[in-house]
Amino acid sequence: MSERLKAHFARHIDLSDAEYSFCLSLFVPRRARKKTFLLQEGEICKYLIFVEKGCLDAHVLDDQGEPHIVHFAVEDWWITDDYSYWTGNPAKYFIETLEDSQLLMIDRDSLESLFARYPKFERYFRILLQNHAVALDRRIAASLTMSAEEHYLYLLKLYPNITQRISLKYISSYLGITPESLSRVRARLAKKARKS
Amino acid sequence: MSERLKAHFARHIDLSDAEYSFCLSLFVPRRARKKTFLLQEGEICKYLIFVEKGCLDAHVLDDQGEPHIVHFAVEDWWITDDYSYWTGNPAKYFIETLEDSQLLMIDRDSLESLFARYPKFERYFRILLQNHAVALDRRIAASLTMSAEEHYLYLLKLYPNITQRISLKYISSYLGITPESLSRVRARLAKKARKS
DNA sequence: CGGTCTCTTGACGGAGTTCAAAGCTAGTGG
DNA sequence: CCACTAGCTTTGAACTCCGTCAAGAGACCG
Repeated sequence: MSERLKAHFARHIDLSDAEYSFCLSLFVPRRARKKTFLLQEGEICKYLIFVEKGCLDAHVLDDQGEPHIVHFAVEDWWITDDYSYWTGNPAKYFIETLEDSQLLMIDRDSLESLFARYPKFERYFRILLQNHAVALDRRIAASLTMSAEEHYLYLLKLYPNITQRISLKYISSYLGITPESLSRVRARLAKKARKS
Repeated sequence: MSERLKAHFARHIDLSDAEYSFCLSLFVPRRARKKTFLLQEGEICKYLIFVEKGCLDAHVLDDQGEPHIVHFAVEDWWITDDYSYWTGNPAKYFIETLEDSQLLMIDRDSLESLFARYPKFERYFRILLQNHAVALDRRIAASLTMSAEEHYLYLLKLYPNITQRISLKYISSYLGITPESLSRVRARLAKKARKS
């Protein structure tokens, strides 16, 4: 069980069965139906979440109460409210399932005890954070340099099947445009494709 | 010397003089005049840079060759091309001094040997990356939810004196708008301030 | 089937861009 | 130390892309 998580650790650190089973004992498994909130704004974000199956989003509400999606997470991804989880302050984000999902969650105390017992996990999470920072950096650069159309194509390249899993409403929110604009972008692209 | 760096480490980990002097021996000090490029797109980013004095930016060029600033770094900040530094692939960013600056730089091999000798530094850099991720996350949320005016005010709150150090041209680039738009935003805000 | 939600399409409006010009500032060299 | 120049900032006018509002078609679920 939970082979996905073990495989993910194995990408960056060597792990014995004993180390992994200790590690796994610190995680809380959870199943959640589609449209379940795992975190609401203002709560303390207790868990770092690994997605074994399913799909989640993290979003923030603007002044008018409109949601804006900051992250998606599918199989093999981690998701949390970084700010709240690492500092213990109230969360800015909502975290919600977009599909029926199967998750493994770990709280900070457990994570710290994992680091204390097997320092190699500190290495794994440092590398994870490195990759996370790189991805966020890319995202900022993309939003600064790309038009809506380019940005959409960039997203498709990163997550080829995303339109089959996630509705355009959510994708447009992630891109920072309205569903109508995304629809028009797609219509324009389809027209171009037909011509060539 | 280099008290700033030591103080910065001390925020998160306890450090003996011996540990710090070993650590410091791994850093390369450098002074650079204003408008010096420390990294160009396509190069491998060799160094993680700590700013002792001065001010730097990291920017990316779009299709039309226009620069877009992704990061600023002033005293006590770290700056690098995360992607290139951690993966060894060619950089996407240019890193440039905006003022005469005094820097401490460390390459990856040295950083790894630091981690190997004193694992507490791995902890420091994990925390650093956590904070970095939080800041990037916030930045993405800001760009999704805020108008140009709100975004500018948000930046001013984060870096109160930034307009005294960094020209509006660079600030507008960071915000993802043109210098003309920023100028108009400021004119509007000044008008509001006069009325109240 | 009905109702809700998603996606599309059209008309209009507004925030921000582009282009151009003029005043201002700061860095450079004589 | 002053004068000159290049770059920065501001302002105006026309334009463009995207957002808003509204309506309708299609898909999914109970």
